[in-house]
Amino acid sequence: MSSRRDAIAGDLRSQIVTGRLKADERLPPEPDLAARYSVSLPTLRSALAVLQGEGLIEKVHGRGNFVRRTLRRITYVGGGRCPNADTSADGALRVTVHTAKTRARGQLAVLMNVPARSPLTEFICLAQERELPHSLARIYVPRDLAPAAVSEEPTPRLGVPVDLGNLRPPLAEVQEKVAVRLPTDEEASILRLGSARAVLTITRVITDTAGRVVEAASWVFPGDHADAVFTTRHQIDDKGTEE
Amino acid sequence: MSSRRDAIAGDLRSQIVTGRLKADERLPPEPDLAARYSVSLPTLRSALAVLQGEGLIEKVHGRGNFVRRTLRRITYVGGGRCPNADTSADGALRVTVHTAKTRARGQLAVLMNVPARSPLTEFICLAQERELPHSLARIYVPRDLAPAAVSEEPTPRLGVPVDLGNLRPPLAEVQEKVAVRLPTDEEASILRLGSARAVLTITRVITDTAGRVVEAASWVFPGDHADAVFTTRHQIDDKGTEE
DNA sequence: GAGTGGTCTAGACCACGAG
DNA sequence: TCGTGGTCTAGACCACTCA
Repeated sequence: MSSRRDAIAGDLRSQIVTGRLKADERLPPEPDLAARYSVSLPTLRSALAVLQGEGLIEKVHGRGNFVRRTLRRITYVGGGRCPNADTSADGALRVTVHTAKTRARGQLAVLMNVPARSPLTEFICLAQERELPHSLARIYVPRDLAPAAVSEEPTPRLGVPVDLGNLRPPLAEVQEKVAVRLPTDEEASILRLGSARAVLTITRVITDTAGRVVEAASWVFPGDHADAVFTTRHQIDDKGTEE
Repeated sequence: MSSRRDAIAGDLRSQIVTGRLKADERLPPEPDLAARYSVSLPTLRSALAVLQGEGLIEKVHGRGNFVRRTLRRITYVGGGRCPNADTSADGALRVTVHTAKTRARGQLAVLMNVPARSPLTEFICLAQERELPHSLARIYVPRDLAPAAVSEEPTPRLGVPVDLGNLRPPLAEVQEKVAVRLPTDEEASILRLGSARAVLTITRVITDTAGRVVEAASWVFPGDHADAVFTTRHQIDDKGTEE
């Protein structure tokens, strides 16, 4: 036995996944839908809320309810060996970077293991894929390591303003922490998520062999179409024992 | 300007986080709360739905609304070098393991890179921490590698029924994929999550040097208090070039 | 059976977006 | 200004839990 809400949500869901309702299409007005399913408006709206929670529709106040375009999955590749944090790149990714001078404080100072008020450079990167929001990154680098200009980027990338390959001393450790949480109101509006849809966050701290943190960065991805992949290779020496 | 729903949710939220409403405490009946805030019952219920979405309260049909105990964060440590997948262990973790013989099919056969109907052993692990659900794991191992008995586990652990250290040929690669999704109805009830609260899933595939998949496993954690940490160390050889 | 939350209704009024 | 979704109400009835 299923509630009317679930029955309606199920019917609309099947129409969306089978393509009978196409991407970006506007649904009929809520009163019309309520009449079609012979339910009251609040009941119909609760069914739409289910679909919104599943990321299938987007509600836009004053305009209507729209079928969400199925977004390509975003894959974050961990390990930090290669400097591109993001691999959905095929040229369609447009990254807007805001650079600012700031100083370490609070949690950030702890993360970077520097005293409060240490000079840092902050990069805020908003990535868009065909006008749709893709991801958000905040990157912090000690100011003396920050490149003078980032505008020269031939292929806009998410993150890594520091040239890790030529770092002196060389980098030693990359630590990445993955977590799930609800977006802040700002993140929800930038990423066009309902405030109840979880985001996937990755906090990356890169340390050089001297123990200095050369980058602390955090990415925020829409949880419903983002993955992170981490691959660990175990080298074996001559004697067959693990390194 | 904020809606009454948000105002009520904000008030109750502050009561919960400040401890004025204690963990496991039952909230007053919904009609009483509605009267206290001078709103209708549906409005009050929508405020409670917000808190439920944030994981602050648990609604139990027929019994009441309860303040959720703040759960310790679960940390999944990636890399697979040390065989324990889970590190919240301090003895309070109780793991129930169900073992079954099965055969590869569909997506699982692809993941393990074996023909369909290959014999596998399946381990289903439900972990609980002080009677509260903690995590769920499904682990698949080629049947010839599965240990004869898992009942001898001195410290119950999440996963790794295979003795990775003594594997012949030795293991070569661990790949871990992190994703966020809504729980299935079964997962939601086992983990006592609302069906709208996201879960953090980790799919781990371990391959030996011969290219054989020796384990495919997936963990499901409550998204609101689980993390995954991956650490990559970059070894440097004598000449100072990266390995 | 008493008390609780779950679902649903019919209708009012407000806020936003576009022409 | 008009059409849209957003919020809210007062009340009915159902389903679950527990004594």
